[in-house]
Amino acid sequence: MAGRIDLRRRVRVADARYGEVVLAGFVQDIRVLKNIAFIVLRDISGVAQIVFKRGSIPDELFEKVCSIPRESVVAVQGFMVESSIAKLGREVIPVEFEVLSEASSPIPIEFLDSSVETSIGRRLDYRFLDLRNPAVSAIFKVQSVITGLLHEFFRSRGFIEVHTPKIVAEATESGASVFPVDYFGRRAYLAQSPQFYKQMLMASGFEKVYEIGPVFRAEPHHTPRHLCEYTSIDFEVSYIESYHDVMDVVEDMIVYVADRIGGICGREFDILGVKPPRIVKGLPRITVREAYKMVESRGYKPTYMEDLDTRGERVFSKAVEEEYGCKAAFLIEFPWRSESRPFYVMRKRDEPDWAYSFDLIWMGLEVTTGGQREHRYDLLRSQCIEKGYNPDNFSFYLEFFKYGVPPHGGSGTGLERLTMRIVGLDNIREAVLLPRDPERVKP
RNA sequence: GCCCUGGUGGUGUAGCCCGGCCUAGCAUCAGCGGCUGUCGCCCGCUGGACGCGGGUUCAAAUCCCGCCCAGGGCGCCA
Repeated sequence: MAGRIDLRRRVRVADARYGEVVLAGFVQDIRVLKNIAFIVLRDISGVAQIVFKRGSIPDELFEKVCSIPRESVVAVQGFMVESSIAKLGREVIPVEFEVLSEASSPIPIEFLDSSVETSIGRRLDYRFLDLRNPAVSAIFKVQSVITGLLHEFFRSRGFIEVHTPKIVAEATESGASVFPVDYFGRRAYLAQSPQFYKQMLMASGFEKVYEIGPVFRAEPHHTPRHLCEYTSIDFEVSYIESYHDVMDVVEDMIVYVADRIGGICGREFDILGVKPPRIVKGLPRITVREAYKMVESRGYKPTYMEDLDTRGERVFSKAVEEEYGCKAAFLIEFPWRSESRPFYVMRKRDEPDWAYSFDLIWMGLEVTTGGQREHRYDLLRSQCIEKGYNPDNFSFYLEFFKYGVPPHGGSGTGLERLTMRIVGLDNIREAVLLPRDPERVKP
């Protein structure tokens, strides 16, 4: 056992076949008996057991193996054999063994023992270690498949993927706070939504665009569903008849992901101990006015002509589940005057107090917001004024509507919120590698 | 922005209400020893902690004040 192991011959544990193999990974556990020792080696794909028998390897190596700190990185070359004794059903008989990087001990967080659950704060401080936990990395494997499926979905439907600026001159849409940045001595902001640019591209005749990218919100929310930086799944489509056409896209998109994710990520769902989501086409579309009644009949008093608040949304979700047997539903027709509805939404033709706007509520969580946009210049301008803004501040945006723009609409979905619902998380910070919240900007 | 809760070994907790019985318990972890097959290994021994500063008191992990840090709820939102 003196040779170097050629790492180019390495295979992942899950791909290893019987016969000669090279594996490399972290030492998850070492169990030492008098004349036999076991190393459980973990890589991104799974775990394998290596058996060291005193006598069949040099004593010096045996002693060395016994003293390797947990979580060190090692490589082994040997033979994968079937084993009726090993619970994994197979194990590696080593020929060569190498420590590639020794870990210090103790490890600052405990991440593999389910009896000792490290708090989220400390886990995030040591996120690079936390992510070694298969139940944590599984979330991101699923998320990667989600975004892959989303790209597949949009492309198959003729959407053009775009990348809009993240440094912008003006604060977009509503009053949502923005992060100022110093742009060569001028004030600029981090984009809190690709909204205006998506709409610009409708004016450019792109017809269907989508973007999956970061957005920034400088709001000091202290909740398990808010981040100051998150990934937004945005799309915009032209030539719609109504905002129902937009909801159709959202619904198809969610169903596309939900239908496929379980089949692709079976192992990850097993590790996470949850069932893949079941979302079927035909989600109820319930007006806010109906929702007021639904929650009121369940003892919750809504504020009329306002959006449902957090508790209201939860009661609503429960009502939807009871009455429709659905975990998700569209909430439609929002009060125009509500602060959270921006000036660019199209108002209802016969009832201008209501807007062609929708939210997708999935088990009490607002996952998506969207609607039909007002594309008629004069109306858009007057709505801007009515909402209390100075149209001069939005001149670059209003320009888009002066030279012909198709009727259009679109929506934005929070990738992390979607991930939460798909893999069953109750804190959004579990759904992002390195969360940014009002208290945390590192690591 | 407002409102709660909490900071005890590397990690997670018990103790705090009702100060002394705390030389601070347990689990995990780490170190040593034992066991030809472990697999949430097991058994024995050993190691390690009261966020910081001030106050009250004969006596403070425990009560009071300030600070720092961390969680959570609300508004709001994807």
